[in-house]
Amino acid sequence: MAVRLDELDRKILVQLQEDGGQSLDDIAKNVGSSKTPVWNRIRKMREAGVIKQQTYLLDAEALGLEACFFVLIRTSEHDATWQKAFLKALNDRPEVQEAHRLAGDIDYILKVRVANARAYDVFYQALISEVKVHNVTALLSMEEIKSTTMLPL
Amino acid sequence: MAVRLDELDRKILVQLQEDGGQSLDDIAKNVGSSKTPVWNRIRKMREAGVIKQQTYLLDAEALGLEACFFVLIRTSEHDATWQKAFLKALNDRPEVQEAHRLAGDIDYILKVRVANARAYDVFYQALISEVKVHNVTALLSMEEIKSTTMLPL
DNA sequence: TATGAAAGTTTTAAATA
DNA sequence: TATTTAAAACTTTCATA
Repeated sequence: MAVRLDELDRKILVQLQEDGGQSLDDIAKNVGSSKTPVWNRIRKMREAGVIKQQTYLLDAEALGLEACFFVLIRTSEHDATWQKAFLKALNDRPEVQEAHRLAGDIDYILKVRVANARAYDVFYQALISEVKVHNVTALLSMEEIKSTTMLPL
Repeated sequence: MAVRLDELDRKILVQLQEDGGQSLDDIAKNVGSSKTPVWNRIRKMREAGVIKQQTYLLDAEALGLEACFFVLIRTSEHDATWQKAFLKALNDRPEVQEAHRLAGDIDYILKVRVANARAYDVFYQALISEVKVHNVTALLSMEEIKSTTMLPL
């Protein structure tokens, strides 16, 4: 799935990640090229799936989502039916921002954003009533030190 | 810092999060309003800091970043000087996508994206040589089950 | 909130290196 | 093959009703 990109492609991606509101002209100026080549490369990278989505990032706190938890999950169930139900439960819940299946001792990690501790408990109770999990540890974030969607190029 | 938003504001934010490339006309149509009110509300939410940034999301795997680790850190140092050095180290490293200071037993959690296990080790060695940490556990992601920047509205 | 017009941007096509 | 030029279609922005 890896794609070959040259220096100019990379520079364009940096610009798009840093400020997705720039005009083609601005991007072209910032990467030392001109409009059409930049446009063609963006189109190609979109088609190749390198560029997945254009979006606006919102401020969670300004929206009243003041609590963020990392949830470590161990399960005793590992069959396909259970996995499917668990996956569905996660995808159905918009407060789950990330979910990864892990190697090793802990089976899953989730990142969950909610209004407060009470809202987390509601989420947690609903989740464990829907799918059986063996052991759950919630880590409460006190402070978001860094948060970026920018991938290193 | 919380802001009061009405139903229409929320609908607009949903549209912006889902597809940041839509024209004002399209957004207006999708939320059942017209251009001017939508535009004014977007401007206000930008000024209020509810809308932080416009960006493009890239595909980590397509860029060759095939490994993702969650790193749990315990430290014995808690003074301001250490914290500042640690914070700087994290901000200087683009492979660190997220960093949170936690309540409880574990002090910090990081999300780190790198090309492979070897690149993680390079990152890890560089980090611990720069700041003293007491105990580090790395959780390796086998599969990204869910990943979204969309906040629930 | 709606209309509309000026300024700016994206997209396509044709010409050029 | 990739870039520049050019022009049509569309969008944003903002003044005025």
